[in-house]
This record gives sequence, C-alpha cells and structure tokens, in this order.
Amino acid sequence: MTSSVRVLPFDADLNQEAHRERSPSADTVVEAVIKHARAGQILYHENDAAPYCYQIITGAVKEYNSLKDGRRQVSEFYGPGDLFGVCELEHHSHTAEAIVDCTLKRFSRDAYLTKISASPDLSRQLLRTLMTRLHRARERLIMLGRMSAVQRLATFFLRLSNDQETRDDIRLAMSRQDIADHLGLTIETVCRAITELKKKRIITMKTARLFAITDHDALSDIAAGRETN
Amino acid sequence: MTSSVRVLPFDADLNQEAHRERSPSADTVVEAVIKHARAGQILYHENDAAPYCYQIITGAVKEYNSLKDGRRQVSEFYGPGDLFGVCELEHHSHTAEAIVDCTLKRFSRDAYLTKISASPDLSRQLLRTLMTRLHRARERLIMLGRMSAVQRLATFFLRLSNDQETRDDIRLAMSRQDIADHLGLTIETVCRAITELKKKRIITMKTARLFAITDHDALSDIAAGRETN
DNA sequence: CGTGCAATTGAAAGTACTCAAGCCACGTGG
DNA sequence: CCACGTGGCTTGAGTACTTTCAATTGCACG
Repeated sequence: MTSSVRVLPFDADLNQEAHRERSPSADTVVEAVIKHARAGQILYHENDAAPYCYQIITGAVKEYNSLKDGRRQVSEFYGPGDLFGVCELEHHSHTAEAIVDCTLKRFSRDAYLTKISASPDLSRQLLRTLMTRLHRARERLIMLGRMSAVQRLATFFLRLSNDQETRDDIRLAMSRQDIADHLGLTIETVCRAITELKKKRIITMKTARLFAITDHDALSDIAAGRETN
Repeated sequence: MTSSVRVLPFDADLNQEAHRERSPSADTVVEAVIKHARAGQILYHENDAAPYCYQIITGAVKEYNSLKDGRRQVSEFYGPGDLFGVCELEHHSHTAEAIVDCTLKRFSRDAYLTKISASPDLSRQLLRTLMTRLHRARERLIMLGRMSAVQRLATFFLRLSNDQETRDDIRLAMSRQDIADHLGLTIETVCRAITELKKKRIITMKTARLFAITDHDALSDIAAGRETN
C-alpha cells in the first residue's frame, strides 16, 4: 500500500500518472532473513549505523525525523513490497517504525550495494530509483510549500488510491497523527479537512481507518486547486 | 554560492555541519562546451528532454516548478562550481533559469552518465551525491512543513553564509520573489521577516541585495526554534 | 530629474494552530 | 451485562501568523 519505493527492476516512467517502482524479492540479489516487528516497534533510529535494509512482506512502516520539540516529519509510508533503508549514506537519515504488525525481509545493505555497483545495469536502476525518489520529495515540497490543508489531504488520498489495486475501499494503516506529520499539519486540521471532504460527499468514511472515494474527479479538482465551490 | 551540488569527487559527510559536494570541472569526465546565458534566460523547461547537464562557471541559476496558478516552487539555487541537470530521468523535472548573467559549461548528460555507470567508483560517488540531495530535500520538507517564516529565512541565510567562503557580506543573487518561492512564502512575508531580523539587530542590510549577519548565534537560535525573545 | 521596477509597509481577511472539551469503540473488571 | 477507563478521533472557540490587497518608498537607469 501507499507510495512504493520498490527497487528492481525499475520500469516506471517519471512522467506517468502512477509512477511506481516494481521489485521482485530483494533476496534475488542478496540473501535475506525474515523478521517480525510489532506495531510501534522501531526498526532503526535516525543516525544509527545502517547495516541493513528491509523489504516489507506484510504490514506498514513509517519513516520520519523528529524535531527537538517533539514534532515529527514523516517522509514516507511503506507497504507490502516496498524496500526501505537503502537510500542513505552510512547512517540512517531517519527513523523507521512499524505502524502495524509487520513481516519483513532483512538483508545486508553493504552486500546489496556492492552487488549493485558491480553491475552497470543494476546501478543504473538504483540511480533511477533515487532520481524518482528525489523527484517525489520535490513534489512533496510543492505540497508543503504551496498547498492548503484540504489540498494536501486530497493529494494524499489520491496517492493512496493510485497505489492500491482495489478501486473501492481504502484502509489507512496510519493514525491521524501520522497523516498530520506527513502532511505538515496538526491532527485537528487533518480531521477538519476530512470532515470537509465528507460534507461535500467526495469521500465516505466507513470507519475512522476505512473510507471510499465517492467523487474521484472532485477530489482531483481539489488536489489540483481547481475548487468547484 | 548557495547550496552546492557538486559531483566529483564527493567527500562530504552527511552528518557534518556544512555538507557540500566538491567537484572539479565536469569536463575532466566528458568534453564540455562553454555557454553564456543572460539574466532571466531559461536553460531548459520542465518536461523538456534532458540531453545536457550544466556546470556554472560564473553567475547563478534557479531551478523551479511552476503551478498552473502562476506560483512557483524554487527547489534549488546554484552558484559557481555547481552542477545541475544530472539528477533527473529522461526529462527534466524542473525549469532552470539564469537569475543573473551566467557563464556555463554544458556537456552531454548521456555521455556523463555512461562514463559514470562504467565505473563502480564513479557510480558510487554519484549515488552518494543523490543520497545527499535526497537528504537535503527532506530537510527542506521539515522547513516547509514545520517552520515559521522567520525560521525559514534564518535557515536560508545561515545556509548562504555556510556556502560562502568570505565570512562577511552576503550577496543575494536572487530577488525577494525568488526567495519567497524557495521558502514557500509570499514576497511580503519575506520582507517582514527580514525587517524583523533587522530590528533585532541580527542582520544588517547594506542594500536590498547585500547584507551581513551581525549575530550569528541569535540567527542559529531562531533557525532552530529556540527563540530568545 | 523623471520613470519604472523592486522592495517595503499598512490594514484587513483568511487559514491553520492551540487549547479544551466531547465523542466513540473497545477492553477490563465488578 | 454494564460501568468505567483508555486512546484515538472529532468538534468548538479563540488566537497567532501568513496572505491578500493596496499604497508608498527606494533605488538604478536613462
């Protein structure tokens, strides 16, 4: 679920609507160990040495940075198939935490990178992955710098919807707080934005963590800033 | 000047204060052509094919995305020595525009990337560069998502100061509008934030485009959110 | 010494935030 | 089986900060 950062083979086009990166098991490249993590468990901290990277089998993980005042910036959510923990230098640049119970493949980051850099093809692919991630981070810059609360939420929901196979219900693995930390908002503002979308009958909340997009076009309009008041 | 994205050799440490990437002339890698650009000239547009990348000899360039409503998000400013236009896929993901008259080296992006991916060492370096850029983009996410106007400006000024050799006066190549577009603010808010810093005697404006940091510590405090009202 | 654009300042409006209270689903224990 | 407590979510009221709109000032240039 959510934004994928899968690594091999890389066949997404940056200019496509849904630019996803696909990857087969990372253990086709290096040997992996299966790990389990309970909800809330931290896989690694910001500034920890980075011996391993991970691929999610089931569950969901958030990656964030903490500020001294306790606020957090969630840079990415990862779901089944997603690979994370590779795109850093010797030390992790953020904290990774399971948001629900997870099953993960863990493998050596060094072995992986060595394998990668030995092959021009693979390194080209990893380069592309990084470029895509960079591109996305910059898209998010626009979001945080220029979009209103409802716009951000609409954009976020659209991405969830894109990343998901089923066209219907969307399950939120993350809490309101996590969403707020991702969108650069407070939890209250997220709630109010959700309420606004509900009132306009653009989305329907079945439960707090399960909803459906009723009017996909209207949601796109809002995300794009073409309000159809 | 400003945030450097130099490519070879890469010896910066991500966890250091000033994480700069150094690079000798890019033409040590592939042959280059000298180009001139006048202030305001666009080097390439968002979504253009990306046959070339550039290295600045003199002058300054801004890299931005435009929104349909005319607003812009400036993702990066580049100055002498900086290399740009490499870290994209087949198409440029932003527009590059000279903000003052520039002298540039232009060279083939393909040749450069091919050369790079042929060498495990070089590709490792480019990987590092990309990882660093990604890290910076995520730092900026925190800025746009969580910081107040004055905090953003303080952070921006500190970065300018870090990137500059001379400890004293800092010249702004970019307009207030450019700064606003970079920080996710309006031009008026940028002015007011500058005025605030002036009033607190933390900076001194010699002219609108030339200033000095009078109280470096206070500026750091503000940037970090430790207001010493 | 005008002209024109960039920068600055002021006043009013808007949006998100803070603080605080209410709601709801769920699990625990009487 | 129900009261109670807990934690996450939602709503309300008031505040703070940024934006918007509208002048005004300042500076470079002809």
